[in-house]
Amino acid sequence: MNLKELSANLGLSQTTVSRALNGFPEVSEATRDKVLAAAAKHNYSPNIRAKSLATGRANAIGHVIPTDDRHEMVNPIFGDFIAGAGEVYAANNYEMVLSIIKDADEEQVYRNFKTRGTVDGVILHAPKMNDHRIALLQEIGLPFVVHGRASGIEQNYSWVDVNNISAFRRATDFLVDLGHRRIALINGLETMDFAHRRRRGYEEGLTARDIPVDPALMRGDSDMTESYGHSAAHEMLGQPNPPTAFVVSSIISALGVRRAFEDRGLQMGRDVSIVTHDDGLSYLANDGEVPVFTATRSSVREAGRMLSRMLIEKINGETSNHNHHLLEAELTLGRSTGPAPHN
Amino acid sequence: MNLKELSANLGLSQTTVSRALNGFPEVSEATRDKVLAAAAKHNYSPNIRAKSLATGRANAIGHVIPTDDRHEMVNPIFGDFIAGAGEVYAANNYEMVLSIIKDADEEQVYRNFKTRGTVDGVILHAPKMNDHRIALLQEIGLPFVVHGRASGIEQNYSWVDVNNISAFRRATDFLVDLGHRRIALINGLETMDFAHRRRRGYEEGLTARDIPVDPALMRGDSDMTESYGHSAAHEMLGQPNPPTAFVVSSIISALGVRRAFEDRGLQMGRDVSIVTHDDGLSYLANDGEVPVFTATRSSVREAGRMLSRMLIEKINGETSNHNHHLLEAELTLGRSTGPAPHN
DNA sequence: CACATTATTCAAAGCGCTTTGGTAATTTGG
DNA sequence: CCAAATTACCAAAGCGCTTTGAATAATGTG
Repeated sequence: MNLKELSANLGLSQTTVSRALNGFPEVSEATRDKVLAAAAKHNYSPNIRAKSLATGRANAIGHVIPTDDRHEMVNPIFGDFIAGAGEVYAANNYEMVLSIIKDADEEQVYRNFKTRGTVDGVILHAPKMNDHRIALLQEIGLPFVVHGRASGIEQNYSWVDVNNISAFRRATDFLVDLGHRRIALINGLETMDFAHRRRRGYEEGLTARDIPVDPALMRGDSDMTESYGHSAAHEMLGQPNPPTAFVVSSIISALGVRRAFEDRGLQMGRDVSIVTHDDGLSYLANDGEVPVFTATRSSVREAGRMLSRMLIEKINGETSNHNHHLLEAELTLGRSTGPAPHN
Repeated sequence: MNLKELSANLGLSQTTVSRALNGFPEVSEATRDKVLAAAAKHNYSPNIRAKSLATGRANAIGHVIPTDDRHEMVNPIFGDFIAGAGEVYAANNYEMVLSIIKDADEEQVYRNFKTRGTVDGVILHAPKMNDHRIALLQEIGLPFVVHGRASGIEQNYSWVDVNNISAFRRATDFLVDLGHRRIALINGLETMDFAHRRRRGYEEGLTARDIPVDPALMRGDSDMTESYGHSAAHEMLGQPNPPTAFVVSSIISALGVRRAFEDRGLQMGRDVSIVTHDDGLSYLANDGEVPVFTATRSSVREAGRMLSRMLIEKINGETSNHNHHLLEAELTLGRSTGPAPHN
């Protein structure tokens, strides 16, 4: 059933039927009701490609997930992010289109999005320091919002980000307050902007208390997998002057860190402490009566909701200026931290 | 730059330019070269909506992720699945469109996919027992392939599935061979087809060795989160006659089971054993020199590749009959299993 | 009651592409 | 050398919708 058939059926013009369906005022209530009833009866739903072609709007939003050869994994937080965004898309009749592509092709994908009209805008994920994609998208003229920020970029753009500096500053402060002096950082890839900021927060925390920043206690050269957390922690704990506490960038890596403790017969929260960042992943909930991990928590799902709303507003032209939302992570106390052991 | 402009530019008709671009034979090599050069120079890329409208093909494949109120999480294996599928889509110029929607709306989404022409086909995820969606998709006439199978469905359809019965049968056999008699099952939601099969494999393994199937040792009423693994295992270990081994349906839940061991001061692989299913998640790799977990392993990423290829073939009409691929999981030995403790 | 408004409805053009059904130019075959 | 076949190209229709510009019907005004 298409518009033509439906209107023929009703003895009305396509114009009128289209307007009735789309809620235009210049159609009488009587006919509108008739049209709506007929549409429902025949299960009519407009062909979206034709509609797109006519309106110039795709009613779709793109997510580009670049994967280079070394890191060909989909970020585990992505599932929760799109769960949040998906709610908003469904409510606003947008489709979500995903491109999982090689790093090198990313620019072409954005350009194609624009010229082919596949999507009306994109959400930019995992910005790096000085991320060139921001300038690229502005040049192309494709509406976008960023999950995170990119240091070193002078352009203005809309973003939602966690206050990574303050989160990791607080995590570090907290451990220092507990008496820890040898505090390790297990970070994400430090080409990533978020990782860079977290490191800054960590270093600021140490420096403020006159604790030297020791490169031997810092790692940030890998995706945040479980095994990365394990090997990094295992190695550091084998050093002559091992850390008594860890600040970790991901709850997944934190699981690996905890495993390293077990290997060495250390008890978490007594012999060694962990504060981890927690994105609120649904399958790794850290929210029992007393959570396992002391964590800086910020919901990535909520970020997905916020960003998709912002982008839709931008696409609809409801706002022309740029929006910035800095989310403060909450520091939730769990069982993974305790006073520094003295000896 | 659109077709009209490009052809005007070249002094050719749209017909010729279109044919040159799409590799039709009835255009001379000389002009084809000219066209290709001009297209490259102007960065021309056809508007996909117009193309879709004209051809009736969307060049897109849909993935519907239903979430009901209780389980509003995106399955953690999904990220790896789409990473696999995404490779294939990129290579074949397909888009991936994702719908994250409420359970109740799923039927409408499929119908809309068809009538609105948003996608050319869908990949069906997480089939339940007697899954009505298979009949629905056949009725609608939307091409589809299934990740998994649905018991109790008489229709024929294409699928890729892990041999869950044999995988869990082998896991159970293995534990029995090690002397275990009290073997628990921590399963996924048993309305899911895969969970049902896994349970069957587990029960067959026990029965074959004359070990009674004890309902007190079986759980299968939740998504496979870490905390579910933890609470289920914690609880069972507190029973009068606790299990000495666990068969677990997900590596994420297995992490929770391991945590329950720690809580109780039990050493994994000595006091208590685990065999878990391992989908090969990239951020939870279980493949060191000696993996942490003894596991039945099958790559969900590879399943994503296979299914997307199958669906594209189906859409292209390259094959009309149904394809079935039963993947055998490999049983990999890790550090989580050992002989049953005697006492 | 004649004229100006306002409320409804419609025919047709247009979105950017593919494809059908030609035509004109060139080759081939007898 | 001419008819037949082949090659290379094109004009125009069509995909299913929205939207412009008009037409018609209904209502109000002085």
